[in-house]
Amino acid sequence: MGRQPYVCGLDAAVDVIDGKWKVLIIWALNHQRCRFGELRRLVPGVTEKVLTQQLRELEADGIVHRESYDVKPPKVEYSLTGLGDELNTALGPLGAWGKRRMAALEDAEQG
Amino acid sequence: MGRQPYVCGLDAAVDVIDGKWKVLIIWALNHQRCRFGELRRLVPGVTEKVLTQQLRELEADGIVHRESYDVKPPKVEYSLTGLGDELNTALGPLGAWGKRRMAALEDAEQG
DNA sequence: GCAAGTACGCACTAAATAGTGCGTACTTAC
DNA sequence: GTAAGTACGCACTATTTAGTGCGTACTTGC
Repeated sequence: MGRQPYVCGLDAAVDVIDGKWKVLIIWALNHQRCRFGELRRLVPGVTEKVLTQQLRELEADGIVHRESYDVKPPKVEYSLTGLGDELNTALGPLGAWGKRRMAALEDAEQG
Repeated sequence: MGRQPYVCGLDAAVDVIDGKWKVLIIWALNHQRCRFGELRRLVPGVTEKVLTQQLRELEADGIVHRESYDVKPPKVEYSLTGLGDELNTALGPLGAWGKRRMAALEDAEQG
């Protein structure tokens, strides 16, 4: 959001990812389409305001899709778009690297 | 830096990447080892203070190596560590995704 | 001897981002 | 009828992060 022009592709990708909870949101949505409340439970620690905010930004960037059903207790479902899926795939290796780092940190702590 | 405990690997990775200029720094160091001044020129827009800061954090996270030579006009060289190299590789797909996004954005602008 | 380059540090300010607390209109469960 | 859940919005504050401006100790080039 708004850091254009980008110096390189990484720059453009990080811009979309940027936000304290966005990768967690994307990760959660990879497994299943979710309602707002579910998402809040899947991303421990977010406040409702910030979750809404980040979802709006991800929506504007074409990463998530928002489907609103006009029923009496409101119902909204969030899911990844095609672009979002691709992003998730591109994040795979990064996640694997992070896992190795986590393991290394734990070893260092206990060792 | 400091957001532990992590929910998943992605979380742990993003923590290291997080900072307005870090991916650009890592990207610059991928091509060559650099002196402080070179890095400043390669990362257009950073101030010296912030560049120093982010380099220190990347160093603490084991991503970059700092080699200081004790000569009269000071000389310091920064390079990626093995971990840093791996991170860079893991960032490859993300960069590719971002490039596609950049292209799409340009098309939309001109189209 | 004066400016510029070397690689920063420090005190302070500005900007960006996230969090708090409360309100909505309605429904189901107890 | 009271609490809890649905999916937010709004005004405000706090926290985090980045930027500004200046100083250092020394050397080379003009």
